Amino acid sequence: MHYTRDNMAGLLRSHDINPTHQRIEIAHALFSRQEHLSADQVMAIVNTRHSETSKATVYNTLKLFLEKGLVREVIVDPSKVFFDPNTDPHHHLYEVDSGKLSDIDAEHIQISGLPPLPPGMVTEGIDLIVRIRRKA
Amino acid sequence: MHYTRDNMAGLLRSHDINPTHQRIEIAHALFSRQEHLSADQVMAIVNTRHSETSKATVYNTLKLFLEKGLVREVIVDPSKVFFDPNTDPHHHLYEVDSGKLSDIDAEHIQISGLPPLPPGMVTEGIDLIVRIRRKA
DNA sequence: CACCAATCTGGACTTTGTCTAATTCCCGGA
DNA sequence: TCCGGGAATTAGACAAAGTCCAGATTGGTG
Ligand SMILES: [Mn+2]
Ligand SMILES: [Mn+2]
Ligand SMILES: [Zn+2]
Ligand SMILES: [Zn+2]
Repeated sequence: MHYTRDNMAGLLRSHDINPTHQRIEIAHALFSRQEHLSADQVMAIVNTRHSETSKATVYNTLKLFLEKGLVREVIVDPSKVFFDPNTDPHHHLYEVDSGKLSDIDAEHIQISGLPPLPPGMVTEGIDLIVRIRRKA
Repeated sequence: MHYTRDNMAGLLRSHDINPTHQRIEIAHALFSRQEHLSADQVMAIVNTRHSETSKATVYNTLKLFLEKGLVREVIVDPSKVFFDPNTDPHHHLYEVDSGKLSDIDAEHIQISGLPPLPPGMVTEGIDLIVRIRRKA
């Protein structure tokens, strides 16, 4: 499966998002690459040829995608949020020096011994981040 | 064990940190509470009585503590970093609505199935964050 | 007491993200 | 084709977290 701009409209509609030019471009930036991108990076990609999409729209759209469950947020870097087109349960490997972020399939990972949740609370998600760096 | 200002000088020295008034106050803010605090919160605590410590010093000092391994950084909130006086291996429970952050003892947690590291890389740490919220 | 390296400081600056009021877009009906 | 109007987009002001720097302060040592 690879993601063309033409695919994007359907994908957006299937997530209850009205497909507009800007939304299609932003979705395409994320899904065609299948990479973790910051808002800034999305902004740069979408405006390479000629300026097309404002900063406000990039932020609004990424937040909308998030709410609609089309993308996921990854919080590993204290200075910026990454947006992840992969919404399957999975974890992350973070190379702290380069900032490179890659996926760890959740399938083989087993986490046990978690304490019971406080009453009336539900789990929204479990984030596992393996921080690595080049050997000294 | 409870942490008084008098204790702090020794604690700092044992981490190769020259104990100054400001550093003692900042360490005391973190260790006497044993809580996860943002730079802003540290700033507020340290300057309650009368303004004593500048923003630059708070940030510089927290970074110094981090480098010297006296505290640990917790990245769960996209808008600010928390500093953690607990450097024992442990994980975190994050209440997304209230922003409340609490520790999960690492002792009983078991994580298995992690993929092998890329060659020449070492693990700097494994962060497990359980995000919870009030049931709908 | 004077010296001086280490530390601290105010404030300018940067970056990431938010907000708002005004404009533009686009679809559906006449 | 020509509206009308709600949805979407926009520029730019604003806010919050964090960084940086040049100058002032401090406090231990001779
Ligand atoms: Mn284009
Ligand atoms: Mn005081
Ligand atoms: Zn991912
Ligand atoms: Zn903790």
